[in-house]
Amino acid sequence: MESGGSSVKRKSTPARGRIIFHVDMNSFYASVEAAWDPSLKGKPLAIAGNVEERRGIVVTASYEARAKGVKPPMPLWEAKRHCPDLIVRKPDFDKYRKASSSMFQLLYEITPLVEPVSIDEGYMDISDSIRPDQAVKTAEYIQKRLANELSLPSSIGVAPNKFLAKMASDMKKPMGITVLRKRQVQDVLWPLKTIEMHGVGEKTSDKLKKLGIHTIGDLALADRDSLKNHLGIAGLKLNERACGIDSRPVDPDAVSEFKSIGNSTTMPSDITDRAKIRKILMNLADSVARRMRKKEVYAGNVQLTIRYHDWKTITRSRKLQNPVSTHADLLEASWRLFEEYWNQEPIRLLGITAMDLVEKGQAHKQLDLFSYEKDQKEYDLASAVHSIRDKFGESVLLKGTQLSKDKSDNLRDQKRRGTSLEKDFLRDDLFRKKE
DNA sequence: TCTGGGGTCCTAGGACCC
DNA sequence: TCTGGGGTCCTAGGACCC
Repeated sequence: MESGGSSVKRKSTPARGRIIFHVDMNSFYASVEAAWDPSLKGKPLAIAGNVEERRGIVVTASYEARAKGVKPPMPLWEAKRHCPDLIVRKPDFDKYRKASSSMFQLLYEITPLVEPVSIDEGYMDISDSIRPDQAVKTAEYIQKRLANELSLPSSIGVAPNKFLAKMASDMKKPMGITVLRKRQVQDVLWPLKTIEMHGVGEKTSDKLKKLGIHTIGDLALADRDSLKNHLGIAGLKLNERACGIDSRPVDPDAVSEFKSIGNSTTMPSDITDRAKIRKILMNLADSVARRMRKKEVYAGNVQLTIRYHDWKTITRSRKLQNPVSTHADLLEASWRLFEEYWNQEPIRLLGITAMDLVEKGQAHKQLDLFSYEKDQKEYDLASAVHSIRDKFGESVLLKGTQLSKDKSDNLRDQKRRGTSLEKDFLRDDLFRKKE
C-alpha cells in the first residue's frame, strides 16, 4: 500500500454524482450557412459534396429540407426528386471550423471540462462548477446563447454519464433539452431498437437480431458470455451501456492531437489511365502535405486507399524509413504502393492518408548530422561484421570484434523493427542508395 | 443515376524476440 | 532435436460516427 497524503487530481470523477451535458449542434453545416447568409433561413437547404458531378450526396439538410424527405446521406439526384426547390451549397470547412471554435469557446466559459467529440458536438462535465439544481437552467442558458450570439440551433442532453447524455441529446431536435436519469433508462431507453443506440450500427444490429436481441432492453438483459462470444469486448460494453452504465470520464485532452490526416476523392467516372491516376495522387499528396504543414507534423507512415468500380476497397500502408512532410515524399510513397498493389481494375476513388504523425521538432531531431555520421560509421562496421559472420562463421572473427557484433545485432534488430528514429534516417539513406 | 469525405478504434494474423 | 508461451511491431480490414 502507498502511504497516504497524495491527493488524486481529478478531471472528472466517474465515482458518483456527475452531471454530464452532451451538446449537439443541429444540422450544423446548414445552420452555419444560414447564419452567414440569413436569406437561407427557413428554406430547404442541403450541403452536398460533388455538386457538379452526378455523384454528390447530401451531407447535411436543414429541417425544412428534412420535412420534404431529404435525409443525409442521400444521393443528390434523389434529394432533388423529393424537393425540387432544394437549395444546394458546397461544404466550406473553414467556415464550419470557425463557427465550431466560437461554439466551444462559449462552452469553455461554463467549465474547462469540455471534451470536443467532433466539429459540432461535445461533452461537458459540470459536476464541479454548477449546482445540481441549476443544471437544466445552465443548459437553457447555453442553448440560448448559442442561438442568440451565433444563430446556431442545438440540442442538449443532461445525464449522469456520457452515454446517457448522448442518447438524451438525440431525443429532442432541434432546440431540445432532455434530462435522462438513470432510473428512467428502463422506461425510456429499453423499448428502443438496438440500432438507435450510439455505437450500434447496421452490422452489429444484424448480429444482435440473430441472437434474438432486438431492443436495448433485450441487450441489457442478455447473457454476457454469449455477447462476449459473438461481439467480443464490444459486446460487454454495449450491455453495460444498455443498463445505463458508463464510467468514461470527460477528458478535455482527448482529441488534442490528430492521429492521421487524409484526403480522398471519388472520380467523376472510373479510371484506369496511369497518367490520370498519378495526377490525382499528386493533387491528394499536395492537399495532405498542405494540411500537415499547417499542423506542423510529419508522417511516419503513408496509406493508400483504392476503391474499385465495384466498391471493393483496399488500403495499403507502409511505415517509412524516416518521417516525411513534403508532397513529393507523400506522392512517392503512395505511388510506390500503387504500383505494387493496383490490380488493373477501374478505380472509383483514391485516397492518401498520413499516419503515425510526429511533431515537427521530433522529426527534425533525427536529421541531426552528427549522430547520422556517427551511426553511419557504426553501421558500416556492423554490416561488415555481419556479412563476414554469415559467410565464414563466428570463428573467423577476432575477439576484438565481439563488441561490434553486439552492436551489429542491435542495429539489425532496430532496422527490422524500425523503432529507433535515428536509425530510421540511416536506413532511409541506404534504401535510397539501393534504388 | 445508389452509395462522399473526414476520421477513430478494435481485431487478428504473421514475424520475430526472449 | 523438439519444444512453449508471452510480448511487440506491422499490416489489413471492419465497424462505426459525423
